[in-house]
Amino acid sequence: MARESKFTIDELYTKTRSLLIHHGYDGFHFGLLAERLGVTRSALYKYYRNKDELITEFMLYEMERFLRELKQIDQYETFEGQLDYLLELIFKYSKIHQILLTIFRIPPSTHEKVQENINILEEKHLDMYSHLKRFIHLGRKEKKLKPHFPDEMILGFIFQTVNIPKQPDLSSEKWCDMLKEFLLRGMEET
Amino acid sequence: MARESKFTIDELYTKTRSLLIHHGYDGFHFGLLAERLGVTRSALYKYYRNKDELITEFMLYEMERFLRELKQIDQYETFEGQLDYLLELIFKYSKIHQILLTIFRIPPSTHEKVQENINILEEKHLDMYSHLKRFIHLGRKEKKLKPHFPDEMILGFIFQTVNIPKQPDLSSEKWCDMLKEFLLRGMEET
DNA sequence: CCCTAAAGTTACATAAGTGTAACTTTGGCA
DNA sequence: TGCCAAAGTTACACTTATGTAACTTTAGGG
Repeated sequence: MARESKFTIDELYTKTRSLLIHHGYDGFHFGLLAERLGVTRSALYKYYRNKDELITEFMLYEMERFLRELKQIDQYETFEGQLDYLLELIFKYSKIHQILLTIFRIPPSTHEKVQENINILEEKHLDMYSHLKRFIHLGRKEKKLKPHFPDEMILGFIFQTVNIPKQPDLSSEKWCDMLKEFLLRGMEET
Repeated sequence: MARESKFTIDELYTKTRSLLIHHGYDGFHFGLLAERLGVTRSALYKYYRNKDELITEFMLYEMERFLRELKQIDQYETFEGQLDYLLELIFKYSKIHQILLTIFRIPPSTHEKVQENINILEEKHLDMYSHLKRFIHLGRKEKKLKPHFPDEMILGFIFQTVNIPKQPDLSSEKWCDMLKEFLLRGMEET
């Protein structure tokens, strides 16, 4: 090593995540990130040619992290076990959806590396989706799911639960249990 | 009238809506809007002192429009009638949540008018919430809602349905019916 | 018919983000 | 111990958004 870096890749990604969530794609720029990392803006250009390259690299990193954990879902054998695991995972990665959505804001005609990252990201997305399809398939096989609901609606409901603002006075476990009950049996009194 | 305006307020709000949705708060600027309206950027400064003033005025307009229609919910007497109406309304105003969220991106120390608009917007929000609470209250009175689910969770589930991507091959009515069934009775096969 | 006020434009000063090139600093290693 | 490559900084040119002031255009009323 010629000289010690003032920040780690992990720090860089953590600050990037925070800035993307709070400032969005357009509000994110090298000046801001450099300030948070305690270096000058120019230092970042040694690592990434522009912000799109940094952002897509970061999204790949996030996606791979999420995917690695999602694949652990197969360790649970029953649909209900997998549902519990998935809900927990979705709450752990509650901001990943918002982050991945910024992909649509990246202008198309940038450097090659950016396009390549976007392509890889699409592959990872398909990979993710196939695992979720298998989860739904298990639920159908166990006859735990109403057959007339399409896969996309079921997954949509499950994933949107993370956007429902949690009551501060309830514990996370209690909240998660209630969400699960809502998903499974709805809100109607019987 | 001294001279005919090149655009109507309605056109201005429509373009503003579109730009806010597709470019976000940071990506929205007078140059872009002026171009869409076929005037120069400077012309817009005759109407609004800066983009924050325009955006908050627009949000007020949207909120009032939504609120006016939401209040019509009282014309339906049963909880189920009101639920149908609400779901329809939420789909009609599917982007309003995203638009109102941009309020959190507006820097605090701008002109007075902006702060005033934000305050009025908060009042309208409370007004909106009280109507939604009444809707939930009716459902509880009719014993149509499980008592242990908090109001916020029920409203959260209802409002998040708009973010579930609709299957293109299904009609809007069919989709809405299925969402309603999911909300009321869940996804679990019984 | 021409005056006026609102609508719009042009032109300018300012501010902030982008990207690059030339430079300095640091720390391991021959 | 001094080379050298990676890390970082400084300085500059470029681009784009912001806000304002002075100007021109337009259409109705006296």
